Amino acid sequence: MNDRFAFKAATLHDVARAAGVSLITASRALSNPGLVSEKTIKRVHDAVEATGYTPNLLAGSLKSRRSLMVAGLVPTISVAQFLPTVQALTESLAAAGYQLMLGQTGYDHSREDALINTMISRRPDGIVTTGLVHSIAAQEKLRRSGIPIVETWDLNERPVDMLVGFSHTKVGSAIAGYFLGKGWTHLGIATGDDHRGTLRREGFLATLGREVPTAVVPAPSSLELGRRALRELLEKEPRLRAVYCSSDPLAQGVLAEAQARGLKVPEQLAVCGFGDADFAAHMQPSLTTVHVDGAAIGKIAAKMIIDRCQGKEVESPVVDVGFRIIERSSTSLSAD
Amino acid sequence: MNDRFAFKAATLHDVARAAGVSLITASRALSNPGLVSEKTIKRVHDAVEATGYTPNLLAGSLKSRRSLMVAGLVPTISVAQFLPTVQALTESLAAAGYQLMLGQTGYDHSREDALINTMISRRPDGIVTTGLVHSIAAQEKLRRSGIPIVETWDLNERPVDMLVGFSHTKVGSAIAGYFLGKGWTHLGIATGDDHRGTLRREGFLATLGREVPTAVVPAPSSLELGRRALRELLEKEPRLRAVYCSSDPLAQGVLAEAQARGLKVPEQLAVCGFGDADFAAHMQPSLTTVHVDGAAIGKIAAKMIIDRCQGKEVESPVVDVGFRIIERSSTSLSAD
DNA sequence: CTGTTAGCGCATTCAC
DNA sequence: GTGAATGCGCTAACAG
Repeated sequence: MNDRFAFKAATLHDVARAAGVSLITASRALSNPGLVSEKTIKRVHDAVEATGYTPNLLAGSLKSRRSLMVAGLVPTISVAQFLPTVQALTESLAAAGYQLMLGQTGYDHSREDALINTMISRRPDGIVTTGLVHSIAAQEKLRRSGIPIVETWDLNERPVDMLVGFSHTKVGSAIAGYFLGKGWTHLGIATGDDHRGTLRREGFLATLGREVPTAVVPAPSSLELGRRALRELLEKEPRLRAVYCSSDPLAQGVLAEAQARGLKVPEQLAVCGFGDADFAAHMQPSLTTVHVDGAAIGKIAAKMIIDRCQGKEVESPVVDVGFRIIERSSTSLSAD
Repeated sequence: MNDRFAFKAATLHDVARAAGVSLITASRALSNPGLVSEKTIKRVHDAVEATGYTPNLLAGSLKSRRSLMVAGLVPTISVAQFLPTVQALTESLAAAGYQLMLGQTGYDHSREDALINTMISRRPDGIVTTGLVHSIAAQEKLRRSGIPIVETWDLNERPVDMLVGFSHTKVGSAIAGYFLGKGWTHLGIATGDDHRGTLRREGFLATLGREVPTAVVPAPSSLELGRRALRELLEKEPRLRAVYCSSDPLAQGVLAEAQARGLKVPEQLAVCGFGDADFAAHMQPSLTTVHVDGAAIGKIAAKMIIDRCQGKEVESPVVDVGFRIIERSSTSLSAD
């Protein structure tokens, strides 16, 4: 693009001429060398060197209907929770010759729709979303596109196409069960206002069988919001004994606020986070949290897309990777 | 792509037919409506609805030589340091109709070269790199591509094209000056082994005028590596009084290890980080660090690219955004 | 193993 | 305002 510098980039045509072969032979020498003789391959490679040729994937993809590109949608890249998934996705895809194109929806459903449209117009060979696709219109559009879709980090009866995640309702339920097992009764919740956080809260309440004081903060959550959340919860319930937080940064804030108020953790206040961030094990006290194998999610999603692109049948189009509670010092004196 | 489902996606041709206009009129109605009558525009839009048309940007870009896509290279997205830059870049570009395509080089120069080639193949309208482009071959390739390039987060006499960053040597020098001003003499450095970390270390030593014990950890750095680094430094220099760390996570680890050993911060050990991560202000004790306006870097880089694409002259192709030391409790009892 | 022909889906150029 | 022809750079399909 951008030929401010009068010269035009070399095309395959130039390479073919320099190598003294036909266009298609040059093409094959580069992308399907099995069909071409050693000698010709070498001559083409030399010609590539000489001309400074860089293939134009725009043209190649247009004709071949394979863009070697997979679109990935995340709320924002600032949310560390999804990083292992994105990382694993990037690497697994790269190993198969695909490149990940990352897009940020910004926790905003209208932007999500627009982004999905933009992505589809670039004709990716697959689309991976963290979280379910929210709007019906977008779901419909994705289905009609015929592009392999993988939704992740959630579970659903009717995925758009494929899915790899886990049940947030069960996570909430498990945490409530854990708190109940400890004999704590004055519970509280600090949660982001996103879909998955809401599901976990519902699971928590369902298992508990009653309402509890809740501080809702806008996504994406942060340490700062966690401090505010604990202040709010303590106003609602001064006898607060244990708090479930919908993310580790939020829990970090709750711990910071507890420390600032001289509340002993876990003796006076127990705290549980979600996500098992890298800092969770190293905090003082270390943070009890819920671990999800985000890297596995990315790997499985990549495999699903790649298999589909190669025409293979995907054995299980819906995968539940589960989760587990990691008990540390923020809820247990003996742990860690 | 991927027409496993026998149907073919609607093309502009289908839209034109449905609207009863010619191909080019449909094209203009969508991308250059000023040239088309109101009535025709409406008919075309209705036809888009009816056919479920999604433009094929691959084809459009091939012909128009504008991909509306900008490539961004980061070492890894796990390094929070660059997030504000990526965030601002994404948003500024989106506002102008461009999409950011993120690629990870993985602190590995050979992968950097490969990635740059792949990126160029997709004919982006601009390329932004965090850090300088390392290999001469890649620099040459980028120059010859004619694509606007912005290198960021560093400073250099001979940028490939444009540049927005700051001097890491000066950062190191400023920290050394700050430590000297406090009267501390037994100093140490915990640093990643990347190019920019090395520059800061050199600046630090140059101002100090002598060597100091250094623990070098592999990039990307982490809390865990910080703990190890302090152990190593204390072995080398038991009277260690102040440590400069090449990143905030590293400093976080140093603080954790100090705490575990009962070392009082800042009375017995002072710690300075780099990057001003979101957690730095909220730690206990809060972390003295170096703040860089990463969002500004992203915004300026985006503007440079956009200006170039619109044929405008970029007034200053090299911008120094500077930095500042934020003094907090990890080096000062009175701060914060 | 190599070449010829055709066309992917769209935007530019020129005509009206 | 609108349209017809042309070709961006490449690869699929078929021939030799």
